[in-house]
Amino acid sequence: MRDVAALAGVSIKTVSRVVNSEGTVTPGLAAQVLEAVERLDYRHNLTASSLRRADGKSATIGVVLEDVANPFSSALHRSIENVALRRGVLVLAGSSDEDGDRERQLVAAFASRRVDGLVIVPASHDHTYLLNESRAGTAIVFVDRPPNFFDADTVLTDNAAGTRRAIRHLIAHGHRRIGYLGDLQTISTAAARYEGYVEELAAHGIALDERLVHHGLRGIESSEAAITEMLAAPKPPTALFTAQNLITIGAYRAMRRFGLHHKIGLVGFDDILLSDLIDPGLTVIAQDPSAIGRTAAELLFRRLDGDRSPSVHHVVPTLLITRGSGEIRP
Amino acid sequence: MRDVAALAGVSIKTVSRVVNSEGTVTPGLAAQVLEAVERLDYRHNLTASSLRRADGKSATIGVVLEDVANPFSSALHRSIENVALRRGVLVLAGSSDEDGDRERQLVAAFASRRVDGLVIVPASHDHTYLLNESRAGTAIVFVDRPPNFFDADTVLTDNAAGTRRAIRHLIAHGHRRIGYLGDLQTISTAAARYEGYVEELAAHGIALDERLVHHGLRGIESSEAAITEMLAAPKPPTALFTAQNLITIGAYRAMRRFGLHHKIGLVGFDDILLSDLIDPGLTVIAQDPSAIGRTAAELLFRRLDGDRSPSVHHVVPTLLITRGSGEIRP
DNA sequence: GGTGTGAATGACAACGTTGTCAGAGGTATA
DNA sequence: TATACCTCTGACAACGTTGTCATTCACACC
Repeated sequence: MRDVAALAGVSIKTVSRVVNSEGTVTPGLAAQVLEAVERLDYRHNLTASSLRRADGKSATIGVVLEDVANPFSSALHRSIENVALRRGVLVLAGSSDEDGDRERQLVAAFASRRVDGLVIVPASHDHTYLLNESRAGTAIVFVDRPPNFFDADTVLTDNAAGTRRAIRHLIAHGHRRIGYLGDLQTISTAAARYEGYVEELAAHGIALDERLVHHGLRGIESSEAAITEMLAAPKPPTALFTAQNLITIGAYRAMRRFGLHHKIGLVGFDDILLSDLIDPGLTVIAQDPSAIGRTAAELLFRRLDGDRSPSVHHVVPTLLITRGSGEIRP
Repeated sequence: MRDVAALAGVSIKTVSRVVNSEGTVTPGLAAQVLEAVERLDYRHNLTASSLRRADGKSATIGVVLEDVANPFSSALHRSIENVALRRGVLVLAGSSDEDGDRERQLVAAFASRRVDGLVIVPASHDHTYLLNESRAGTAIVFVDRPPNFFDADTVLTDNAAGTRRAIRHLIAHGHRRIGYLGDLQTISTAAARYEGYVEELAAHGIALDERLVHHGLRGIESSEAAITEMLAAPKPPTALFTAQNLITIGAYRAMRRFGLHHKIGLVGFDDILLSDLIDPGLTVIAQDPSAIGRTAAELLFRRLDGDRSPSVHHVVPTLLITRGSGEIRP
């Protein structure tokens, strides 16, 4: 900037004014400055700028996802990026891998880079550590799962309602023995889905059979094994509800191995690419990660624009997509 | 930091030394400082630090992907993150959407935040604009596609060889009329794949039939339409090579609609989740995005560590995965 | 006791930028 | 003509940190 000022024959403050398009510089002078900027290939240093600036904004936000590579997370990431892009804000993203410590480390790393805001898919079960960040003026929005011991905006999927819709669908097709295959119960979305399952069964006067419930499934292999076992037991279910996409895939694999994929009903939570091409097509409760991400980002920026009103809690509805596997009758 | 120093009764320089674990501070004093840090919940400001630091490193890198939400890009992103994580480096990611201008804007935004390095999946066809960044000391690695008019490390998939392998596989199963469905020829990977197709046909003395070639396909719908047309024409192909995952999905959809999915051979470039569950399973030439990302990140950090040797060009091999669709005989 | 050595500490400037304020110069008004 | 006022510009300090260098102090050695 000093060099630009020297070449243009002005003070560095004037260069600063031109670079920030403050508009209080005589057009002629401004043109000289811009030419010098061009000639010297000057690049504005945003870190120094935000250090000195009154608002201290870094035009960068941090996003803590479960895993940037999983389809749900990356769709979320993309829609946040889309909103941020319009405001010239860049996105730092990191994967927590469902590890609370890793979540905290990521937040600390983002904080030391002075991000303006955070979008967090929580892995930790105690978010009091965020009090300091939020006191320091960092806007925070939670996505997909609610925070614990911390008050902030949230954007959640209606997990219980979506699950109830799935179970109701299976019951409407004549099923009364419906298996539940779910993720770790410590993950709040998994707990909410199970709750929906229990409630909907109860609403139809169907007794809960513990032998048809399996929690704690992580990944395709473990669920394939669990389902194999459940199907081999006496009095097997006539339909399955799988509470997460990898579990759904495991279920489909297991059923296909036994030639049962046209005989046993299946509704999964989360849509999966290609699920319309397999036979039968997978009936799913689809979440809308784009809508979730967009809503979260818009909330975040509203806070960054100074909105100090009480926390807002958005619930994004799910959609039942029927493709065949959920319409099989016992 | 000033407050911490005051509370601990030392100079801010001593606080700086403790925070940076320089180890030249008496243990007792250091403990006092750490306690003050704790009490005041002091957060080190990395932007100010990197501004003043001699090396000016921001411990942040920028990654320009085609779309953070597509499976190939996000797998790449994740493996870069894994390498960066070990060095305490954070990743800024952005989507170019195959737009050269957008790529340049992203790079400019990264540059003004003073990233230490860039990993770029090029969309632009002229990378001379990067000369200034690289002169300024920013390390740059290109991934998936080579740069144009610019010298830098690259990590590429062996597109031509992978395609030749696919075509050879189909020929070995008795096919001589093999359709080629590809993306925009301006994308270098698409061009390389087509080249492999042409070469392998020639190597087997099979004449190229222009009616079996379709370029410029973007997305599932357009390829579904193109394939429908090709299959309806006189003398249709007995097998298809689809040069990209969305095209493969489009092809499979079209063939299924005509009940041809068990009659026409299909090998696709890029592996797809669930492709083992459809019937027939998809035979694919799989890339290894994790290996590509890891290699690229390691190259980048080697440069950041001061390696000034001539550009390195890695080629990551592909893998033929046979699952049924490529083993159908005419 | 005097001297040299080394380790720990602090004062100060500097990184690249912007906020603040004062001053220069022009124009309109009394 | 004198005055007030406005617009544009620049000097300087400050943002939060670290590099440089000087100072202090303890300790070993002669």
